[in-house]
Amino acid sequence: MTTEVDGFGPRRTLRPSAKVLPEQARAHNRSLVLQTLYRQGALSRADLARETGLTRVTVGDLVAELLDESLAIELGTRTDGNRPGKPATLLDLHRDGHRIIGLDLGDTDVFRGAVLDLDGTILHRHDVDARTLTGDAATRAVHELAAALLALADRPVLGIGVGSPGVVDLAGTVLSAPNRGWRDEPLQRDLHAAFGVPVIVANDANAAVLAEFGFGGASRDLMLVMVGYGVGAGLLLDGTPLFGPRSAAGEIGHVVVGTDGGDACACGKHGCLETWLAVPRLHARLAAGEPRDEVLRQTGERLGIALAPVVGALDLSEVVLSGPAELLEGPLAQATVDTLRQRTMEQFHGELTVRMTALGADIVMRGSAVMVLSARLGVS
Amino acid sequence: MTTEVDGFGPRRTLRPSAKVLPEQARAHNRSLVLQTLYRQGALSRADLARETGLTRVTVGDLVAELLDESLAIELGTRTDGNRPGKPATLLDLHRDGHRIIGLDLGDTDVFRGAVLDLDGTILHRHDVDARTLTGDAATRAVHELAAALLALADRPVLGIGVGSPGVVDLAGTVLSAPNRGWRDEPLQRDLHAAFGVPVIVANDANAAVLAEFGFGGASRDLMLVMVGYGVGAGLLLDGTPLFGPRSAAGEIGHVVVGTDGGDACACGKHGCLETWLAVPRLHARLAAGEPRDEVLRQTGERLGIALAPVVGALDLSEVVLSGPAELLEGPLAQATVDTLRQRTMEQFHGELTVRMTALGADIVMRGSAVMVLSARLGVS
DNA sequence: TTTGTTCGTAAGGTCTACTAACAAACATGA
DNA sequence: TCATGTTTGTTAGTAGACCTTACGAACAAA
Repeated sequence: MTTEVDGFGPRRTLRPSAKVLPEQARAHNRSLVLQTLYRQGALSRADLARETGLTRVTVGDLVAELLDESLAIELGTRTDGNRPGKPATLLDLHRDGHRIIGLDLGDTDVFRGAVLDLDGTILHRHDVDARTLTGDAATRAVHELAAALLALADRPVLGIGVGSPGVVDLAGTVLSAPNRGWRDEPLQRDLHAAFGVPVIVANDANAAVLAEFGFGGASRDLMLVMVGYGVGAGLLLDGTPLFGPRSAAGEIGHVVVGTDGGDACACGKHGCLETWLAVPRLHARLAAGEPRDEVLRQTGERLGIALAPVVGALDLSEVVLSGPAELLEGPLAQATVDTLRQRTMEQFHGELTVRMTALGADIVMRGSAVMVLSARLGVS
Repeated sequence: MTTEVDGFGPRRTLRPSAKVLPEQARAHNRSLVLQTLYRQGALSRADLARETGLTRVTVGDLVAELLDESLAIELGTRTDGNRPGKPATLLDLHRDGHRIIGLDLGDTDVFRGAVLDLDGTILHRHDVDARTLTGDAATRAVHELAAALLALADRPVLGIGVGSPGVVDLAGTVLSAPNRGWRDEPLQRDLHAAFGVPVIVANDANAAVLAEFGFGGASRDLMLVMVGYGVGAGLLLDGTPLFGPRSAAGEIGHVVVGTDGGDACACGKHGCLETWLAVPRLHARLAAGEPRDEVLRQTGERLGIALAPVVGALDLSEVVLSGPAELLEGPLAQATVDTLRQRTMEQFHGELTVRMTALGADIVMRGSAVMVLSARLGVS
């Protein structure tokens, strides 16, 4: 909250779109308590009251509700620190009381899945072979994977999060995923119908950027570039993922880079970012004997050229790369940040960083877990 | 509201940041009524209830409050249409009951200002000479302009909106405006202190994009490029203006365009967008006898090259230009849209448009009025 | 033992929006 | 003409959410 110094309250968003009932206000405050508990761990009711600004009475009421649903548990009385007064009863999320299923459909060879706890720790893994799978066969494989993971979960499942390649709308329908031959595939609806568990499906890069925000210690404004068979990106602006009016935000793989030509792309254009950056292309160039460091430096430069207008327009200070570390880390990332610094306003990006994700190959599955946490608990 | 088909409600944002009290929920619903009235004009209480989803009772209560504050008025009973039942009492915003002051500090020669009504119609204008004004002298000129406009307002003033060049933070402090020699200039605070009226100060391009959204019939996702002495942009994403973590979103004037060099820029780099697009540069090239259409086509192409990654990453379908129409309209805008189509995914931008604003030179002042409407009434 | 502090809860009040019911004012059709 | 049905706006009462106030329990320190 900003202080009232000029006759205005804190600047608000422009769109009051729907009515707000008291019930929804309570749900909001409940999420606030849950989120505080999620991030700070063992706290008493009084701590929560101080942290949230609600009164002890209200917090006590909300906590009772959470205890009822076994979303929270009491840990016992606080022992550390000889403080006066009645000792506090510590609370925490019931972190071991529920499970989350996370799916990553972005790989060309396998559909990967995991059972996670509320902290995003992976407890069990399961993959299914997905080579050459398209259409209904691919959909069936996803259902089989989900079923196998649900069988592995030994606690109530909070939900299933799915990171899918392609363009995914807000209802979790895969509007278009050429590699899998999906068009208007209602994955979220069908998985929910099949398993009766809340399901949330989103683009894999969008899931990944949420993982980086939730578990990777990233800032509230962030661009995550996923490099694999293709190139995609997820954008987080002020802590909120950007989807775009046609759900196609982050689709930068087929933006033409530079004004000096480039290789032909499957899309029909020349010099798309994917013709420079996709992993198969890089492997081909390296296999052809081109000098490794020079190839990586050139590639990083191209990425920087493509990202510079985006970084400038969005005022970003953090770009994270996800994909094969042996290619992206080092010269490539360095060339990217150098290029970005050369091509945007220096004074605004003293702190501009380009780095690899610390979450490795699990980033999409863990991001899927964040989606479930966010949707179910309002936690992030 | 999406329907509940998959166990999740409508997708929510990620951050419950502060507690919500019943009082704030009511303020939200009040804004909802106000916004409905603002956009749809003469409506009865029953109409408002149907439109907002609130009950007639609640709407009646909220309307009574608005009538008390003379923000709304009763127009009398509905006469048109022989319908059964008790005739409705029509309501409207008291559109002639208040005034808004809008300021545009973006021109190099003058500070421009206007008195507007709630519909954004300009009732009175007043300018002050601003050539060579910097620092405190510039600040004084702004205060004089505001005072003159307040004297012209014959109704209570809802607030003063200011569109300033440079980087402006959320508190309305101009962090940096080189042309005026402003650094950390607390314009919003000082204007409020001087006149006792709510004041809101933001970057001029951000104000402009709000005008285009509020009065220009633009969509919820929009980039507005202002071309003048420099080049700046305002971004609207899902109806919400983007400010950026350092309040520098939209600062694209010094992004390098292309990979084939370019003229030297005042910032020290070569080939910045401003070296191609700024009005003085264009006038210089035309005065030097270069062929007009070719110059404009080249310039539009450069703008397209710079915007392509942004349009792709943000999934934009609408780009609006503001500035001298004789330069921007026609070949330049056409070359921009052609270039954008050539450099981004075709399938996603069948509807991609690049056009001039219909609001002309008043766009920033009218955008400033939108900022006041938004902040004071929750209307947009 | 006394005093002061902290925690959690109980009781009661206020605010918000809801449901139910009704009078007023109209059109329509018997 | 008059009964009937419809629509509007208001009154009265109810349920929910959070608040303030008050209190007992459990502790440390004097």
